[in-house]
Amino acid sequence: MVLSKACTYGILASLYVARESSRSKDYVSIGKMSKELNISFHFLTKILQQLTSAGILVSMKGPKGGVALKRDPKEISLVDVVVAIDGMGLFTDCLLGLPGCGEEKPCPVHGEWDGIRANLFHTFRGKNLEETAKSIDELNLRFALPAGAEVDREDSG
Amino acid sequence: MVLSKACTYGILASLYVARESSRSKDYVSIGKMSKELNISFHFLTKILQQLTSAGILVSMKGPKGGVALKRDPKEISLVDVVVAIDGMGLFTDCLLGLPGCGEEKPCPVHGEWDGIRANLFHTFRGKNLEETAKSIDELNLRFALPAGAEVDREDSG
DNA sequence: TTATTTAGAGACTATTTTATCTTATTTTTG
DNA sequence: CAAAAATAAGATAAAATAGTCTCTAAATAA
Repeated sequence: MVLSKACTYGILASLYVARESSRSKDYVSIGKMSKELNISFHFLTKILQQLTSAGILVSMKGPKGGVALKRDPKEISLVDVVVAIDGMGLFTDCLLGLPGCGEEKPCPVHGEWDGIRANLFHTFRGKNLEETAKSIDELNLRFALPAGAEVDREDSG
Repeated sequence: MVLSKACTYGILASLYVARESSRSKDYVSIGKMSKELNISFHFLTKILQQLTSAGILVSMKGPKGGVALKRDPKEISLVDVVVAIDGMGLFTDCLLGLPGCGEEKPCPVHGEWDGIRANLFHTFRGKNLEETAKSIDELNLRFALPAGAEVDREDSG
């Protein structure tokens, strides 16, 4: 798995917030977001807290509270979100997990992986939340987990 | 983490076996390999069993026993080893973990990730154990964990 | 054929990641 | 100021991954 689940949820949530923000300046409700993305509310809350402490989101308690992007969504890249949650490891670490692997004393796949991860970095560094969120509606993209991936506890009875 | 630790150990072990095989036709001792690669013996044993049941290695018990490559090391690619341990997921799954993501209904990063993972696949599909193992000695590459990464229990006393 | 050496197999433990549950704390609304 | 609505925080649990330990089975060598 390239990204942790927490990280993928963080990306989906960031795109959700960017998308909502283009329609209204209100804070985005975490409860509503968790239902629409089918992500566990409490788990999502923690991930959003990481994004908040990383300076990507701001939050507000109370009625009409929620989260919002702290900066211009055009200035926030997917790499920013990945780094906030999973750290820089994906873009810096040896594929084989060998500490100290680098140009001086590389591992058997260093050259190959170095190229691929640079490509990964630049590709996702170039995708900002504004454009990416806009493409969701324009191209009718998938960006939520399937319903039922998380169990709904407020059942009839 | 792109590859599981089990998978990275499996790659290092496969390269170790390929390297030893180029010098002698004897079975490669798992105990010796675990010491030289600094990988926990029992854990390594399990990983090697996966490679054996995947048809990449053969094993032999008893004195002079150990493991050996089942096929010509030129015919075994790093992708074969990755797939034997981590499965095909890395080369097929959606980066955001969205089930059903594909050309018909893609996720917001489908196109980008599709290109990168194809590159990843073809790059490592093109690296076979023979050439890769040979490069270890020719270029003096790093391919073992640092000593002490695993604790040695046969201490003085 | 018996002892030794080595891999195989399964139970067990530890750690990390993912997810849930409960209790604050803050903000708005009446 | 009190009630309600929402996020924050921390404890707890479940699941996946990583690692260890013990015993079994097979092969060699004396």
